Amino acid sequence: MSDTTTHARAPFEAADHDHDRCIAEAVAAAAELCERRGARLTDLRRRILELVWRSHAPRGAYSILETLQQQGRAAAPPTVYRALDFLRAHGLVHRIESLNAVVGCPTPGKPHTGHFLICTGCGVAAEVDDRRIGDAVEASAGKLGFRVERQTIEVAGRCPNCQDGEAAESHAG
Amino acid sequence: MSDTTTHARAPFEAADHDHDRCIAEAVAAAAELCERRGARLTDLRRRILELVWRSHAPRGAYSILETLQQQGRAAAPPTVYRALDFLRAHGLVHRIESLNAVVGCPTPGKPHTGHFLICTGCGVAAEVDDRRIGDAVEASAGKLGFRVERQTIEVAGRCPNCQDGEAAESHAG
DNA sequence: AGAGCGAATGTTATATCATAACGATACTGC
DNA sequence: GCAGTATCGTTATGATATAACATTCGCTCT
Repeated sequence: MSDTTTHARAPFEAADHDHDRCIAEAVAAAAELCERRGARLTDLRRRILELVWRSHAPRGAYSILETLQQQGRAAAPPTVYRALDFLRAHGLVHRIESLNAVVGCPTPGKPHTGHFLICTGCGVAAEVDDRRIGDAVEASAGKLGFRVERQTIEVAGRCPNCQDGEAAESHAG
Repeated sequence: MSDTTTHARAPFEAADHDHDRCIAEAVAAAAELCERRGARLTDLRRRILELVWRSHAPRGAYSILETLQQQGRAAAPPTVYRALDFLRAHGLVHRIESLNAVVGCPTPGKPHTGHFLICTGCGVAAEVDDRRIGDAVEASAGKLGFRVERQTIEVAGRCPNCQDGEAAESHAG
């Protein structure tokens, strides 16, 4: 979080980026944020955050569970779900409703509503921060007197890298 | 679908509307649309469409199943899911990902992406048709070279009727 | 150090949502 | 009627998520 190349913010544009650095930065940012808030980023929570960040593609709870068990850690579904609840409560991960999965948040701490572009080719989900989307939603809701509390905006489609062959199903992150 | 009061289009604004008419209009529109397309709106599919339309609140597959069984019809989960697949394929209902439920589409046949305002008080989901939302999404995606295929836009909040007491949990439609 | 307390995690069981697979029946075009 | 296809019934199972309670951990106070 200390340079201007914004590694994590445009994952489509950097298919060959140094992903270990994404993970390290995400964990560091999480640690700092939890420290500030007096929240405990325990070993389990940190490990699960790392597993979420293993790729830029949203990951299901049971997939995380499986890896956790392979790492030799005793774990059952509640273990994972509770950790994810914590991470979500602190804005460190977002849930992707249309995939029953979670993805790491590249800008935790910064107030925002998560809007996602999700590639059906490689599986990568990019969080976009475009005020106009939220503004349009707010405007539309306001006309009906509807008070917005939470926005679920998940756009499925093809990222630049997956439009060419149109058959790339690598699901890498 | 023959007058200008657009019964089904602003459910928040008509808490006491003639809902039987919503159902009848939805079924009539569905029958006409299927007729035009040479698709078969069977008795089962029509009944399940009616159950979806029993309220303007999204309804889960197992809830539909339960009512179907109470009506004396032999049914198991695949019965409902297959019918819902058909109705969805023809745009007669939309799936609400954040609720694992479906809601009737008030404008089947008309090309559109479903954008929903979902009240956490009464449970009603209103489908809004505001080009600016879709346009904003398209613009944001376009900047990253992302080709949009499907939009999942589900906005949770409070409808006008449920902002006053702020405790109304009637879940009526 | 040890007691007390709340938070976090382990563990077992179960709820909820969704689909695979295959047989039986109904509709359609010939 | 017959063949072919779509629809539906039925059984079983997969996938996702949570309830409930026991145990352990981390901290504070003494």
